[in-house]
Amino acid sequence: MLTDRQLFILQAIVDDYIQSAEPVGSRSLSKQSGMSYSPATLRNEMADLEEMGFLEKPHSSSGRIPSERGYRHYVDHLLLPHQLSNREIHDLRSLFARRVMETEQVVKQSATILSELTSYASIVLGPEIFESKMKQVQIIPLNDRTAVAILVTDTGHVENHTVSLPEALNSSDLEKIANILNDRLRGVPLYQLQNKITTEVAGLLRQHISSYREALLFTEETLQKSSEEKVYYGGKANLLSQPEFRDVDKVRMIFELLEEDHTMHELLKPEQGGLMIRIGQENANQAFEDCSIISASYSFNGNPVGTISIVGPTRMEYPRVIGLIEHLSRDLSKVLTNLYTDRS
Amino acid sequence: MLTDRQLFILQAIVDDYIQSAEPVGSRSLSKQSGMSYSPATLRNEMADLEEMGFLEKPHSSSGRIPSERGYRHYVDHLLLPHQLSNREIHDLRSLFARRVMETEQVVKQSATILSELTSYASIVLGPEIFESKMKQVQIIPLNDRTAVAILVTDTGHVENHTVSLPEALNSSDLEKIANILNDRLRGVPLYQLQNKITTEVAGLLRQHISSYREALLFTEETLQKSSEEKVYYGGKANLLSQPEFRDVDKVRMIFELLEEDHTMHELLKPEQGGLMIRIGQENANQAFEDCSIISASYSFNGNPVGTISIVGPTRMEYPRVIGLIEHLSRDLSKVLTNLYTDRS
DNA sequence: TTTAGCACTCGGATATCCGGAGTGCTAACA
DNA sequence: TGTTAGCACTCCGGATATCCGAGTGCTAAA
Repeated sequence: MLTDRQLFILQAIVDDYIQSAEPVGSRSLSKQSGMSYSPATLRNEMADLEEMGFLEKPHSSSGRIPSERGYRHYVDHLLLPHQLSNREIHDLRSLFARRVMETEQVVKQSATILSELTSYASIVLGPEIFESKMKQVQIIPLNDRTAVAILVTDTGHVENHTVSLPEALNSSDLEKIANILNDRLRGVPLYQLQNKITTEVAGLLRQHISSYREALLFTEETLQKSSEEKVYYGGKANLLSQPEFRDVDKVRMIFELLEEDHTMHELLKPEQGGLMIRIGQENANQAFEDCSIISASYSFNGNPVGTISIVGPTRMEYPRVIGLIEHLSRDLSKVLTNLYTDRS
Repeated sequence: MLTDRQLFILQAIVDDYIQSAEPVGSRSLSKQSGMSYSPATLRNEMADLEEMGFLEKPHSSSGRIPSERGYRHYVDHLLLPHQLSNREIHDLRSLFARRVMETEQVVKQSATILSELTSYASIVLGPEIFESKMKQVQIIPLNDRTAVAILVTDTGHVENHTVSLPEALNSSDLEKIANILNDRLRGVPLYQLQNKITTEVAGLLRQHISSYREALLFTEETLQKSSEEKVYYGGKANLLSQPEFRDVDKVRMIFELLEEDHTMHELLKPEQGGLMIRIGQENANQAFEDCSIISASYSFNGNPVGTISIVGPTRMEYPRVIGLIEHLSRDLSKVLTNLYTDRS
């Protein structure tokens, strides 16, 4: 469909435009090193490429810029794998350098580093804990009416909240409850907890605790999942340096969307796994019509549990961003799996 | 120094400008309800107020806007206490409605609600845990080489991180370590932990654990404070709706600063307690020269432990924002103290 | 002391002009 | 037949000119 020469020219135009943010004309394109055609020849080819929908003109007498279809073709067929620089590799590796770590910290830092390296905005979804299994429950009374409930999963995730203590339960009741929970629920995936409570735990509570109703209610509060999606952002301000986002109103829509954690989670949550690239309108969302989003999932034991993403203008440095994101998602998966999987 | 009439006029001008964002001229001012002077009279007074530095003109033949000094005088002497609307009170109260809660959630939500009510940006610093006291330590092995360390404070704060298990320590060692820590460190303020470890815990470890060096190192890792300041933002995008922030470059500086959690923490950390208002240049920081920041600390047991703040243009609705912030900081203090203080 | 009148100022919106980079087309060329 | 040079044309963007109106300061009258 496209001749080799047309492909070559398309690639040169996209590369040039990504780099300069200016429409590229036949004259300047022909001066580019490695380009051995005269402006007139290029004009002909460019006209053809435009007719086929790979290029467009901002106005009738200006140079060409890639259309969304042009970018799409570029990432699907013309993308040369990008070799990460030492600096980049070093920065990414520094994430995992510490011996002591908290997954949340690592994930948060990932967002920051990714945005610094790319100078776009980054969004990282923290690992889903939905499928991970209960390891231990702890109820720690703080005073006569408040306690902290702690739930630890096999993935090292620690969930905690403050619960108020019903007067009807004394400290030996609490101990009994904790014992029952640990006994019955160890190894149960979090999404089944609620279920198990009604089917198994409730009966035991009734047997062993006099204030049964309070105990059951309290148990449910204790294990209530905080549910909240963890979404971390890095370098949103970077977007403001991009020439395509000089317009405050346009950028406001983007920023407003970027503050809706829930929507962003829906948009980016890990699905099939692997790499996802959405260019311009491909993001169903109106606010992102001039943006591209590249995202990759990271996994735990082979199951995708979270994603790391980059948001930038459609005129994005695709090769570099893809290289970085793929690298980081691999590293994250490796570290998570290494840390929390039994070697045996 | 200022006549009553001048004060009255200054107030009217500030109120008008806060509301309209347009320089206010003598003609329109005189039409304002409650204003019984002719434009000419107002012109004279306004000229005087300008000479004294309370007003300024964007250019020689335009209406007046308040100078920073004008705003300062306004907040110091002219501020009428603002009565919160039902809607506002209701929204604020909803924060504390749940029975089960996590302090972090409440604090995060505070930022969101505050920004929604004000349509400025809000910044909330999570409670300092520096002074709170150790309640319990838990070491939970996940597999043969990784464990989760959990530290609970008397303020219900749960700190946790993943630590790698030295081969030299077996599970009975871990138990011993945990026992020693709980025995010796209960009630010790977090900022003294490091100290206590070297003076008291080290000796005990040497006595009871054969692999003493590994045990000590491990202990230190376990109790390492995550140190990280908790800073939550709400409604940054709101700033983009303010007419004074139409300029992307100006707003970029602000947003970049707002992403530096550490700097913001320094800027806003609770000091004397009480209300702080910084207008324009009073924020030493260049990026905030067109902003005002209002912040109030909230406290636990009378000690200020965190702050809630609003960032907006110098043309800010001071009365309303101050009302909201004071109300919320009082509520937060009350709830925190109620939850985590022994009633006895 | 307050007010009306008036000449003056200046920003912002609108219209006009102009240069330059770029295009499409045609005709000459290898 | 594909490539290139030449040329007339287009259109953006910046610079300049013009105009309008809201607002001011000043003076003089009430």
